[in-house]
Amino acid sequence: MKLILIDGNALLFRAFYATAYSGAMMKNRDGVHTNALFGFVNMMQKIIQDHEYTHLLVAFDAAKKNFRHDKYTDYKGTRKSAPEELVEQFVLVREYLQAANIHMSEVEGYEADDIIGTLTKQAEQEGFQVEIITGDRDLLQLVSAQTVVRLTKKGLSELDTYSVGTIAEQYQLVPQQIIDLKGLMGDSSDNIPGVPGVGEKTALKFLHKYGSVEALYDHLDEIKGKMKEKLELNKDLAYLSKELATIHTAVPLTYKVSNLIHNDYDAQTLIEFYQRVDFHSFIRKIELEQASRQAPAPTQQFAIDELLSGVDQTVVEVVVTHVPKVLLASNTTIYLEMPALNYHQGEPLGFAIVNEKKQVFISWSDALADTSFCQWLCDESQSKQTFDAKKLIVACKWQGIDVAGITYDMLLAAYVLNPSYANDEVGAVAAVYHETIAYDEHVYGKGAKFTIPEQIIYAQHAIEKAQVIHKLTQQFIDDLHVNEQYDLFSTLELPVARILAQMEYTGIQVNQATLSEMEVEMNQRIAVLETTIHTLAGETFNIASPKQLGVILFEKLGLPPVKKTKTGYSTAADVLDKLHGEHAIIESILMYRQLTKLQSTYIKGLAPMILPDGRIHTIYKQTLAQTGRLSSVEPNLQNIPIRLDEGRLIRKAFVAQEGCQLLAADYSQIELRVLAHVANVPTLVEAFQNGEDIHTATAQQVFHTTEVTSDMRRKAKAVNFGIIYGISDFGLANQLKIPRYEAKEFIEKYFTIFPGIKAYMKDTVSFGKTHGYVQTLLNRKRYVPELNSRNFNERSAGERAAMNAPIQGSAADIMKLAMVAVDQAMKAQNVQAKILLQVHDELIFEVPNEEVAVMTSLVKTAMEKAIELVVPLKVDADTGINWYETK
DNA sequence: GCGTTCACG
DNA sequence: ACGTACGTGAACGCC
Repeated sequence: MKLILIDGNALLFRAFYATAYSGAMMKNRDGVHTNALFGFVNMMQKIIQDHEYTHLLVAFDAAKKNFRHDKYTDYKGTRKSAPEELVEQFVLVREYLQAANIHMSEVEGYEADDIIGTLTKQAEQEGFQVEIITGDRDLLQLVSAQTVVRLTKKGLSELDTYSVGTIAEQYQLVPQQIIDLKGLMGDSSDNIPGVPGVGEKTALKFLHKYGSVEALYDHLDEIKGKMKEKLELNKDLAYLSKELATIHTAVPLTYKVSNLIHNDYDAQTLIEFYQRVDFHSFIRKIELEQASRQAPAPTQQFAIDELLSGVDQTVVEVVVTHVPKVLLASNTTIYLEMPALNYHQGEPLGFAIVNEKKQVFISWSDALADTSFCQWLCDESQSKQTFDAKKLIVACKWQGIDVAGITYDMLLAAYVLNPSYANDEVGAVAAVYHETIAYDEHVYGKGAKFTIPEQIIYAQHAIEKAQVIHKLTQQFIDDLHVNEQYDLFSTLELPVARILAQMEYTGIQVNQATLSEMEVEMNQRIAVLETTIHTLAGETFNIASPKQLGVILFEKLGLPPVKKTKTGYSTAADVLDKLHGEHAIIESILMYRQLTKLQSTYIKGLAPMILPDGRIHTIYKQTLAQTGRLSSVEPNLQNIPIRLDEGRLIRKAFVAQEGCQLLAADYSQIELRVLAHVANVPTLVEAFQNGEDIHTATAQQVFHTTEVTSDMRRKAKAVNFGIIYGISDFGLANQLKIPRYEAKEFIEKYFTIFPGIKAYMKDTVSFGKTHGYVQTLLNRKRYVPELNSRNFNERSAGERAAMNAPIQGSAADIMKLAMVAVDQAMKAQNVQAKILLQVHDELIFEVPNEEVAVMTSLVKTAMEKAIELVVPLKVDADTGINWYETK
């Protein structure tokens, strides 16, 4: 007989946080959140399927406070109260368990742990094997010869099993000593205090020597120094902590273990429940189960095949050395299995290729050797579906294969539907449509534990991913149409992905020697500053440590601390600026910061990113920014210094290849032009049409003068930016270093002069509140659930994001339109020039000398005509032999 | 792994 | 009474 005991609270919390998409959390049609319930049901099904058992119960904490609160008023004090989105799911989980005919229990005054403890002891006496499933390590104390504890891992679907043996191995303790361990080291998540200054290492040392908290205090005289003081001082706390950590095994229960026998569910009841919460995939599962119960599964045929061939069928079926003809057709799904994050010059493992008729995996080398497959890959007329087309295209380009004919990319589709859905993990995106498959992390592990398993494991994983991509294609496409976003997906994002693939593959040439020279000079200057700073401080310390620097500035030198962070004094640049006149050390620190930043991030950081072709190949993230912008990683080429002269010199290292020039073309004031357009502000529109300086024009209006001083322009510029960011008086005051009331007056003045902007901002926020999202000129949506938050800060942040997203996002749309237009024009003109980089409002090209004139005008025109607004778009273009010279 | 700082648009 | 400007990525210190 085997009893499974499940810690319902722990599992529900896990399920919630593992699947909580901040942007658009799973809800049923009544708007009730169901993500935690979904995860929970999934886990329960796994448990029921995979475990052999006879008895089953799920325990919950009672809603009210329990005896531990009486003992220690801060008990679980640090634990934030559960978010409302989770609280509303507690009720649903209980309803689910009832519908699924699973026993549950909660007892007033006790936690789930105590119920589990009590039942474990009783079951052990009656000769049961017991298995406890939880996320809480506290329960390890219940492990015995008859009882194991299975802890959820991060990924939720995997469990770690703890027996007496594994606890001995990991801690060299017996299970009962887990209580002593918690007593000494505490547990911050339950707010069990423990002895301050004693962590896991120290606690284990004591327990190995003395065995228990009590025995440790019996031998206190053997301990020396500070530790002895700490232990003496906190003796009561240690004993109390031990008591809090102890699970009670005598909870008064109204039922017996033998009552907990697990019975089958009633299909109709469970289906009705699933319908209420919109879990359609589970309904299908039940229907399948019911059907297979009536007609036993056809296992016979498989067994015979296996017997005849004498080998494992699945291996032969799945991994092939030539792609079957039936797959080399249109509407086939192809997935590149490549677990490395950086796909430049790396070796992928292979492809999973799937359609209705067949599903196979082929290794990378076999695939490259299969000529008919390679031809199919490059055949534009053979339409292909995939996930992350850009990665597929770039990885193949490095092998000289030009993949063509990709008509669908599940990653991009998810991003267009809702930027918060997109995730590099196929399983995470599929989960949006309630499909559950393994994550890469489960197959490969992560961090230091990353390993490539045997081929059959990852082959099946890749096929599983390809199958789910294939299966969901139509659903995603339907949803894109419903949202009127299919155009955005197919004529903008997908073409942009192809262009980005070419840009990433091309890379930009970087001169290693230039970087090396800068490094030498920089080292000398940093060394001098370091000496100066240490001399002024009167001691040596790590200037790069905000903690140590804080002590020097605000304690030793007695400077006034302006701002604090969560962890101590703030030493950020704006704080140091305020202390500028107070001490000579400040200037040196600011310069030191500036130079070490350049040295570590841009000089030493960039050099190793130069590949053997002498070029740096970034990777653009097309599905990350919530506004529609791109981002750039490994390295980030969108934040190469420009504002300060010192840093700007880095750009000299980015060069055009022999016989070429770099051409940089950037939009002038694109976000303000978008604002003038969408808010329809006559004065701003006019200013743009007349080619005026927009900040000066703003200042003329706001200060009601034609004589605009540079200070007036500076302030007008700050307000203009503030408007784009979703203005607040606090933010503007901070930016302009003026009092808050002044900032407030200033904003009010601005809104009186531009009532259209005020109205636009108000309308945008209220649209967001009613629809749940705001959108750009091209129907890109950003969901802003924070708009309805009851928390002021969250709501305010949501309002600012809602005001900003249509502006930043429309500008991003326009840039993407421009990229497609420029690419088309370049193809039409058959030029050799290449697009290299995109920096939000700027495109960088590498242009053969003889094409400079034609490219300059082609690019300017394509960008300026990318879209027609009520204001003209203006593009400034410049050329040079390196990036620094293009100004 | 998280927090702080700072680079860009 | 609350306490922020919008969107990103990388390096570093610290635990």
